Amino acid sequence: MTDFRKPKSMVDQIYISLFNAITAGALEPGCRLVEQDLQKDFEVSRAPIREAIRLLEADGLVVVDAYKKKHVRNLTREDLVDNIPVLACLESLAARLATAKITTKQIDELEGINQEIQQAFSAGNFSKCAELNFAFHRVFLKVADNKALHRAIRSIVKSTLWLWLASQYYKNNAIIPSSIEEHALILESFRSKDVRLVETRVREHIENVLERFLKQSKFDTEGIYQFGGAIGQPGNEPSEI
Amino acid sequence: MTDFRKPKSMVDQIYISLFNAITAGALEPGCRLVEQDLQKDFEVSRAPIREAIRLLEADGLVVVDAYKKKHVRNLTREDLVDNIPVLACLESLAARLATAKITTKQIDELEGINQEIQQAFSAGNFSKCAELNFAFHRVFLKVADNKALHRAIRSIVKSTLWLWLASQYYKNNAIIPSSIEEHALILESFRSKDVRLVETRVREHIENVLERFLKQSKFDTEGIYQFGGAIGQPGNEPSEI
DNA sequence: ACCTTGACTGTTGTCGACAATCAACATATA
DNA sequence: TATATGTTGATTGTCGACAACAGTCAAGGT
Repeated sequence: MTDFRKPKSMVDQIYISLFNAITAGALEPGCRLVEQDLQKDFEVSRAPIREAIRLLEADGLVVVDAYKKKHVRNLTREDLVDNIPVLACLESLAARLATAKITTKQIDELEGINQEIQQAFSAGNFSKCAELNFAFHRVFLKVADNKALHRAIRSIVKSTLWLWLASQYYKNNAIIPSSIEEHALILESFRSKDVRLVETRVREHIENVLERFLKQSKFDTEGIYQFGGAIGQPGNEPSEI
Repeated sequence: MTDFRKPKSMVDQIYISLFNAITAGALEPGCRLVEQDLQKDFEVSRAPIREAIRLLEADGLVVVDAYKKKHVRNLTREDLVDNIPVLACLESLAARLATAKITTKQIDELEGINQEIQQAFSAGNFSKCAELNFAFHRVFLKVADNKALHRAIRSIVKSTLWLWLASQYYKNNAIIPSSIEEHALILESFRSKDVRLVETRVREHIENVLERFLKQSKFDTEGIYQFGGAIGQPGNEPSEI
């Protein structure tokens, strides 16, 4: 009767800590994850650490090299390029599904978020911009109300999230304003209930965002982060589906 | 110098065994996975079993109930319905990407597979039909050459595979022939390099296949497998992405 | 100088045991 | 009888220890 929120399991706590550390850039791509070290950091035994790492591996955030050593995954430019059409396709599907169901109130909510992005940008609060951007897309993903779609999008966002957060994307240029404009266009098409228009605009918006990001990311200047393509990428799962 | 293929790790072996057991229907939906029992079956300690189960959990094949007990996931009809537009969207994207790259030789390969499906169907070898069907789609997924897309599709197929395999889908009716016809149409549009046509036909093919499947699956007669919706579905991950 | 050999180290894989949790049942008390 | 309390069994969570394996380095032989 006293303690409401029980502490999450060790595995969950470690998973979340590592996930945040990776996506926030504290653990850089290519960085090794040594169970013994983590054991000291978290003051637990290796068992829950191993399980947490397995989960990160399933997320694609951690990869195992030929010697079974674990590393933070290093996204290549190609990985990111690959993600563009997939995410564009899934987000536009979400928008399409949402069009029929979305209420005026929810569109207003989106409008409010878009204004908040504007304000955060004016105030120079770029991490808030990032968070609000995710919030914007989460709204119609929720309206679309499709678990499989939600899962698919989350999987992609999770595995590349750190790139967004660790990047300079949300700073110092006119990228946010154009994103805000595109959001406004999307809202307009939601209001008109024009499914094809919604779909097209969301698809293009996602493509634009990712391509803009790609242009100004480190990829174009120095290629890749450390560890090039030396470490296996996800897709080495045991089964052959 | 003597042993070429080293034995996979315990975790991989257990993962594969359980994966196959679940998708083949040997472990029925709702069925509990008790570590102690599996320990006896596989003659290993609980550590690798726990890790394998974590992976299955990440795949969405195993869910954890409120009392932390592990169960084979029970897909609801809604889950399957949710998957239809997502898989249709992703497969048609794969087809679109493949259209530009696919060679005449590869189209011929697809044609060959389609004929093999026909033969297997005539011979009454339905499980071969299923396998060849997957092979057909794998071809242009491979041609599309997009790791992110491959990952997304595999994730969906993995989590619902058992339904296909455990079902009566590939038996006793005219569903296969119409699938073969649709494949032929897809091939034709690949040959014409008409991207929009390819995209549309693949999308419709996937939608048709899944809807036909849905119609004749157990869902329509007795609703759901045991355990209804009592057990949490995937999506209860610790983080809030 | 070059190659082998063997010991040492760092790291992961696996194990058996103990602790914690919860359901189910039994027992006690009003 | 009904409610509260204790006990037991089943199951999962966590731990510390050992085994296995690759990499490094130094000693020794050719």
